[in-house]
Amino acid sequence: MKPPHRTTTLGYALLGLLHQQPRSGYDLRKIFDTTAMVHFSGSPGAIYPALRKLEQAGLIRGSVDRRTSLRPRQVFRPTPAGTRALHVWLSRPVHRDDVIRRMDELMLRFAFHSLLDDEGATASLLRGFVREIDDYIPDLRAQLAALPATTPTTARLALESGLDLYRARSRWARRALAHFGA
Amino acid sequence: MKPPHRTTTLGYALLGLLHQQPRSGYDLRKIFDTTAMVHFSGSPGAIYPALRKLEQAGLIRGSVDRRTSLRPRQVFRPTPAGTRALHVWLSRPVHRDDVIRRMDELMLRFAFHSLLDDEGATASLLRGFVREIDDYIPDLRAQLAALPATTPTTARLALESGLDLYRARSRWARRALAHFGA
DNA sequence: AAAAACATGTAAGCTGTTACATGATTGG
DNA sequence: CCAATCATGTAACAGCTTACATGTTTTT
Repeated sequence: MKPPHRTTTLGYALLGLLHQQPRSGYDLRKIFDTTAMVHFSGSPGAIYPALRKLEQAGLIRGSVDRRTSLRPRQVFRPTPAGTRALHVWLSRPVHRDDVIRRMDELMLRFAFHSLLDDEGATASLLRGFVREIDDYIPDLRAQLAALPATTPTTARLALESGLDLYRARSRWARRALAHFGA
Repeated sequence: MKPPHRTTTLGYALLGLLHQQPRSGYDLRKIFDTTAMVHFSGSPGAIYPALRKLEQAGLIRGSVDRRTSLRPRQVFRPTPAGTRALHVWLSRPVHRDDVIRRMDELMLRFAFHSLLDDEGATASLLRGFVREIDDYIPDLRAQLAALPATTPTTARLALESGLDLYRARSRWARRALAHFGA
C-alpha cells in the first residue's frame, strides 16, 4: 500500500491552475515567473517533479500535444480525483494557524475559491478569515504593549507593521464579503 | 578550503537574537514558538543544526552554563566575525526582489536594524523599501487592469488584497521614516 | 546568423519537517 | 506523585534551489 501522499501548497497551486485550463509545465513556469504568483518558484527542478508526483497520485493526467512536431509538449489536466481533492482543500475550514503561519496558502485557496461555484462557501471562508484574524489581533496588540521599554525602535515598528497588515486584511475581507451575499 | 557557507534567513534570525543577549537553543525555540516571530519553526530539528552550522562557520560560540548541574545548558553568543556578518547583512541595499519575494527577510532585517545604531542607515533602508514598493505597485495595478473579463471574482479579489497590503506597507514605511530624522 | 523563447528534464546538495528519544526539575 | 516545563539532540524523509544538460523554433 502506497503512503498517503500529502499534496503540497505548490501541488494545489498547479491543480488549481490546471483546473482553469490544461497547461504544460512550461506554461505553469511562465505563470509563476511573470504574474503575481511570484512566491512560487518557476524553476524546472520544482515544477516537473511536482507534476510527476501529482500524476503518480492520480490527481492529474498528461497528454502529449503536437505529437508530430519535433518539439512536443505535454499538457496536463486534473482527473476527477484531482478535482475532488481540490474541492476538499478549498472547503477546509479556517483555523487559527492558517492566518498565523499559512496565510499564503489561505490566500491561494481563496483565489481559487470561485471554482467551487458556491457563494455561500466563499462567504463562509471569508467569515472564518475575519473571525480568526480578529481573534489574533488582540494577541499582537498585547505583545506590543508587553514589549519592554528597552525594546529597540525598529523591532517595535516591525511588530506594528505586522499588526497593521492584519488590520488591512481584516478590512479587505469585510469588503470582499459584500460580493458574496451573506 | 571550505565552501563559502551561505547564512540562511533562520541563521540571521538566530544571530540577531543572540546579539541582543546570549541564549540557549531552548530559549530561541521558545521565542519562535511564542512571539510574533512565528514564521520560523521552533522545532529542535531546525534550531540545533542551524546553531551548529553558525558555530562551524565561526559566527557564534557556545559556552556551557551551569556546568555543575545535571541539566546543563549551552548559551551562544556572536563572535566578532558573527557581529560583522550581521552588520553586512543589515546594511544590504534594498532590491526589487527583496520586496517581491523576500519580504519576510527584509522585515526581519528591519527589526534588527537598531543594533547598527545608525539612524541614517535605517532611514536609508526605509527609503529603499518605499522606493521599491512604489515602483512595484503600478505593476500590480497593471496586472489587475489586464485581467481578462472572465477572471473569477475571488482571483481578482486576491490580487486586490495583495495590492492593498503593498499600499499598507508603503504607508507604514513613510510613517516609520519620521522616527529617523531624514 | 544570432539571440530569445520554447520545452523538458536530471543531479547534488541544503534546509527544514516530523517523529522519535532521553532525562531533569519544578509546581501543584 | 504526576504533569508540565526545561533542555538537548538524532534519523528519515520531503522539498526546493542551483546548476547542468539538451535540442527546437521563432524573432530580430
